[in-house]
Amino acid sequence: MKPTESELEILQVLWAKGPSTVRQVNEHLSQTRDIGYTTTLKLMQIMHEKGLLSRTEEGRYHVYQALIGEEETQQHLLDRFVDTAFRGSAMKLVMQALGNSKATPRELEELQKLINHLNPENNESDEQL
Amino acid sequence: MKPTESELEILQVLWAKGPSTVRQVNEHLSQTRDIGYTTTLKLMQIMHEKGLLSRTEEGRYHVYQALIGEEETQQHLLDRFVDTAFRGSAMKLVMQALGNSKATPRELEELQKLINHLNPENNESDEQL
DNA sequence: TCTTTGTTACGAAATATTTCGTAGGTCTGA
DNA sequence: TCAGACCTACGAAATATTTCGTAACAAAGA
Repeated sequence: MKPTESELEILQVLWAKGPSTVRQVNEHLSQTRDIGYTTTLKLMQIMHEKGLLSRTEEGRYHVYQALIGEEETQQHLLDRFVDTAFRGSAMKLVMQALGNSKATPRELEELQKLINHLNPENNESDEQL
Repeated sequence: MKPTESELEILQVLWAKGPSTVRQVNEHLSQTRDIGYTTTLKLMQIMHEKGLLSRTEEGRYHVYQALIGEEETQQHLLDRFVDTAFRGSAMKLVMQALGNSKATPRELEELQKLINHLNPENNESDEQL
């Protein structure tokens, strides 16, 4: 339950595209970097052994599917990342990610809602402390 | 300029404690996990070769110091992380990190300021779109 | 001086991850 | 049927990372 970098790439494809064959995944990965077909195959076989992917035979293909959820995995990776890179301070990460992103007004509004929700006391005035 | 996991651990110590000897760093790391003195030494030597750490001789010790900044490195790692784990969506990461953190009112206020700053148009009313 | 302790240097083993070559099977169409 | 295209299995090489044993030297104290 701790995918490596390469495994994560594959998971990304499966999350985005749904159940896929090795060829489909490989085609996708090839667009961004050099990678041989059997490399992708081997990785997906290993992931299957590890229980990260399910596999069903359809005709002569194998169709693979992610067995772990995207959000769940992201949360897990995020927790680790906050620890290793930000010494546990989620807020520091948030501030830094936000400060450097070009968020749309739409997104900021969503974020605003989340903040108001987290902090119901305090959502209409500036106050000193 | 892409520290490994172990290298990051060492950087964390140096960032927190300032210039340190191998023994000091190792002592610190030992508190959280099993690691031999020469392992830490070797890592720090490698980091020195790579240009991640500077080294000055003081008496018979070597004193090491981080050559890359904490924020700068965090930003770099964050960029990579957003790409690999969140398919490039910084906002998604922010929302998820925030939703799962127990932020203090103090922190939320700071965050609020940042948002207002990012979105000067739109900081007092809800509107539809 | 001699022994013990603490230090660095360095090679190499151990482990983890990624990559690919090759073999063997199945399907398709000439 | 046979050749070619495409598939999986699998071992092993290549690469990256982490770990540590051993050697060599310097300092400190008996």
